[in-house]
Amino acid sequence: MASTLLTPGSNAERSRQYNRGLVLGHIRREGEAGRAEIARASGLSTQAVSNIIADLLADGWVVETGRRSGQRGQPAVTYAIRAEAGAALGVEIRPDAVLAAWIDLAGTVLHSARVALTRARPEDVLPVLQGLPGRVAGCSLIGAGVVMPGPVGVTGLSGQASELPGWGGIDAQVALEEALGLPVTVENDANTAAMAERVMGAAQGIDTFACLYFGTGLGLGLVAGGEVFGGAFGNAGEIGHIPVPTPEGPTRLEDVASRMALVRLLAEAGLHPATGDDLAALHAQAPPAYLDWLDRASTALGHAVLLLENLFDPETIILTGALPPPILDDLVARTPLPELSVSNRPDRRHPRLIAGRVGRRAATLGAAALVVNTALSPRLVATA
Amino acid sequence: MASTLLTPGSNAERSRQYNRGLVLGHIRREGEAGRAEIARASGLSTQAVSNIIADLLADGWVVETGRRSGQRGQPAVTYAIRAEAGAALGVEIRPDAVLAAWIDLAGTVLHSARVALTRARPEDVLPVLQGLPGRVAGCSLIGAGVVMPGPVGVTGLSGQASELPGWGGIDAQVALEEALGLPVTVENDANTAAMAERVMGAAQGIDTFACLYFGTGLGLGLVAGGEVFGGAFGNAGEIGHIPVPTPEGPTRLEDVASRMALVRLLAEAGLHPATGDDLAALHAQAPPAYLDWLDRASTALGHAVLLLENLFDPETIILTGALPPPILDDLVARTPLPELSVSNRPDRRHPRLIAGRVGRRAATLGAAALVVNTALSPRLVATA
DNA sequence: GTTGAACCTTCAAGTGAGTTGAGTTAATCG
DNA sequence: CGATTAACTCAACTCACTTGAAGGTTCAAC
Repeated sequence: MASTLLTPGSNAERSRQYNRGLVLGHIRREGEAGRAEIARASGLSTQAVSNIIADLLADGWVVETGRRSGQRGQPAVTYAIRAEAGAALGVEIRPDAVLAAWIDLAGTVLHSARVALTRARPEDVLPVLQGLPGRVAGCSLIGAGVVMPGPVGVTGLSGQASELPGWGGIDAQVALEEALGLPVTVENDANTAAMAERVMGAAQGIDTFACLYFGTGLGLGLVAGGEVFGGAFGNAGEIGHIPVPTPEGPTRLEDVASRMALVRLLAEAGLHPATGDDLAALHAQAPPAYLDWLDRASTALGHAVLLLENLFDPETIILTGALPPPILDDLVARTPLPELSVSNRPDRRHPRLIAGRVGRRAATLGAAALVVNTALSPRLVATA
Repeated sequence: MASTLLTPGSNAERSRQYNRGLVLGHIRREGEAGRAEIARASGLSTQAVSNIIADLLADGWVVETGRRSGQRGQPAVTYAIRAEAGAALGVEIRPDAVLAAWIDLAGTVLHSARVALTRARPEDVLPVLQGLPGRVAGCSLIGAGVVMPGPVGVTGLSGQASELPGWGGIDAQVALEEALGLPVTVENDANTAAMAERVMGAAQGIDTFACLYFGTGLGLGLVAGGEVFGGAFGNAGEIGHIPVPTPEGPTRLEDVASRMALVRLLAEAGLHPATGDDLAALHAQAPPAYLDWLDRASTALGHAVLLLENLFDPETIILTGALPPPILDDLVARTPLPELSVSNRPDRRHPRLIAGRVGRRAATLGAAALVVNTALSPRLVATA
């Protein structure tokens, strides 16, 4: 509900908040850290860091974890994030269900839930959301992230077409904040999945990366400098729609590299996997239809990798989403990495393409991860 | 020379500097602005803004431009950026020459120069640079931007291959700062060209856009939230290397959409334009070879537009660089804009594709514009 | 084993910048 | 012309960071 200024000015209060985020962010990155070390890293005085740490201790955000000896001089007292200090709620609204997950500051999943829907209009969804915040005891909820299909963005859904009926005319963010009673961030599935990988998955410690997300189709989440990049209107990352060359002529990427494409190819071969386990079994059984898909999909993904590396120059690219891990691994192994790329360097810290570790629920968990990431990063925010 | 912290903490001094940038940025965006108005926009108190404006007046950064009447209440005193308050130097280092341009805070070109080189090793270039800062009297230089070919970025050129011989082993940024005696920002040509369009060209007032730059090949400059986006290693924007479909099969974009490609096609038709004016005349003469190139290039650019819109969702895309304006206009007019794009919306504020207005010297001027943009934007910077 | 350098931490005073609230000035509106 | 509205200023206040001196611990060298 906070009226957010685009670029708020800085005053004492906002400085403090920013520096708290800076300290928390450093501790999270390092796992644990001493005060003098944080002071050196941030350019703040040790005294300032001491005061902030004292605050954070009093508020329960960090805990003392011991002393770091071995060096000359007095050993530093180290601190770590207290995972239970706060929890975040992630909500995914689908046409047929609402998925929810609660995570703590360390990214541990505390609880999750699924509520089936017959319709997903606001009047069907909002009452379901009202019951969610009370579900976890002990941890105080600091915010919620919400994943919705359709173009979302800086202006919310208002005035834009959405794939969810009935949400077109209302400001989704405001309605959701009211229903949940929490600060809400709305994002698309690929972006939240990327954040899930950053907070609790394969992208920990990586600030700039791209995430290819297998949902209904294929989405792209971009993280730059530790923050989601959504484009000018929040609709960046529609990579599924771009054409890729195939032997039969150009098609859209997600017509080849997606769960839908896999299911279609399997169906043409008379296979009808019903569950996720059925899909996971494909890796071991390796039926021709699967190998065929793998071939087409990985070739197409190679094209996507080429695009992303040349346009975005990420530290790494991550495959994640609603495909079983062995299949993601197969894709990573098979995808040809282009020789001609600015990313093809010998001094890389990370492989160019890796499989995500968050799994099927990446989008829902990522919605919550978005909130955690915000809480543990410095940012100037007006609190009017 | 300043040891730059990645994320510096905020203290009173840095807050002030940040808020000064905020105030200057607001005044630049609006052209002129009153104090109360700035206070509302920034969330600062009117008193704080008053104090900052008093400082800026004393230092000569802003000037009073009158009073805004017509409203009820006491009319606001308005202020505007004083263009002569500072100047920025832009330097472009090419294998055969050093280009330089001086601009003031309003983006007006004060002076420009060209020094021919036979070689462009550091020992050839650095002495030339030493003479540049003294060239403009009156305005104090606040910094320099430098454009160099080859992969540049967060680590400078050190340890990476460069297209300029002899620069591989040294830290370019440090060497350049020493030679120029100014704070230096190193960027690639496409990114500086984008900044030129933002500060003094077709992208004024646009915060998130993509810029296709016709240099030797075809480069991409990305500006997000008013800042250049360079990728994790400073090598984002290599759009020239990506494959595009053509009737004869896929080729690299810059093999079709570039000045080089135009010159080659003209040569095959027996035409050998020697000067920029010869090229500009093509628009009027419209020889078949030119029309052929136009056809191929604009089709390929249509593909690039599709990619950029779907991956980055920019407010607009700008064509700029070393092609005469009428040719850029021809390209803009001919380039097919894909129907299937998140950018194909009715409520757009800007056309999807526009021609740049900075012209041939976009990269050099943009290097200077980069400095101006930094000076007039809020940023937390440690000044150790 | 003693000495001393290196290092972390705290105390207390000081500083800079933004905030607050009352008061002043100058327009427009009825 | 007075009421209202809005921009601006003054002076006291508060907050958060900095500075510099002092106190503790640890390791390493003699």
